[in-house]
Amino acid sequence: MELTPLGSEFFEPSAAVVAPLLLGHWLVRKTSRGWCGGIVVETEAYLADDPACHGYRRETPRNRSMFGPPGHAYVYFIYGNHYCFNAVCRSAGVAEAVLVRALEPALREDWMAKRRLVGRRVELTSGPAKLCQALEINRRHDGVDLGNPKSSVWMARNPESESFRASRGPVRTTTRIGLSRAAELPLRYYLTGSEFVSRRAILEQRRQGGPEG
DNA sequence: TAAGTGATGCAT
DNA sequence: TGCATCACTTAA
Repeated sequence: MELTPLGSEFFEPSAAVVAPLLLGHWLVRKTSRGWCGGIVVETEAYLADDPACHGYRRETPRNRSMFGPPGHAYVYFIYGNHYCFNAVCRSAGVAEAVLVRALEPALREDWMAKRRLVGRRVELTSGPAKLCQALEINRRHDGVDLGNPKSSVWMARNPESESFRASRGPVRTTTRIGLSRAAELPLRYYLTGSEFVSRRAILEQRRQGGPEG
C-alpha cells in the first residue's frame, strides 16, 4: 500500500476540526531497521483559548513547537516517565495541537511488542504514552516535520480510511481525560468500534453512557 | 487506588 | 528557593 504524507494544509484548521479527521490515518515511525506504525483511533484537541492547552499562557522551551508551523510534532515529557505525541495545528504563532491517544498496530507489531513488555495486543498502543513507548517516540522527535516521509516520525493519509472508519465507527465525541481545567469541553474523539482505544474509552463503551457513567 | 518520576510554573 | 501540579502507566 502506497502512503502519502498529510500535508501542512491538513493541519491548518483548528485542532477541534483536525482531531476527528485524523481518525483512520497513519502514524508512521521510521527507524534504522525500517518502518513501524499504526492507525489513529483516539485523539484529543487542545485549543489556543483553552486553559488546558500547554500553549495557553506563553511560549516556553517545552511548548515551543506548538507555536511553530502546522504539521509538525509536539512531543512532551510528563509524570517523570512518559512521552506524549501531538500534531501541531493552526498557523505559526497560534498554539493548538491534537494529542494522539491510541492507535491500532498495523505495521511491524512485533517491534512494538519488544518495546512494550505486556501480555495482550490491546495494551500495545491503547494510551498516549503507551504508543510513544511502542514506537520509541521521545523528546528527540519534538518539532519534526510530519509531512515529510523522510522524517523519523510522520503522518500518512490512509487511502482506505473511509472503509476503516466505517468498520470501526461511529465516532464518539466526549470530554478529555486527566484535566482539572476546561475538563467539561467535548474535545476527545474515538472510534467506538475499535478495541485499541484507551481503557477509559472501553469502559465508556461498555457502560454505553456518558463519560461519568 | 496509589506510587513513581522529573519538569514546569507560580508563590515566596 | 520551595512546593503543588501534571494531556500517564502499572501493579495492587
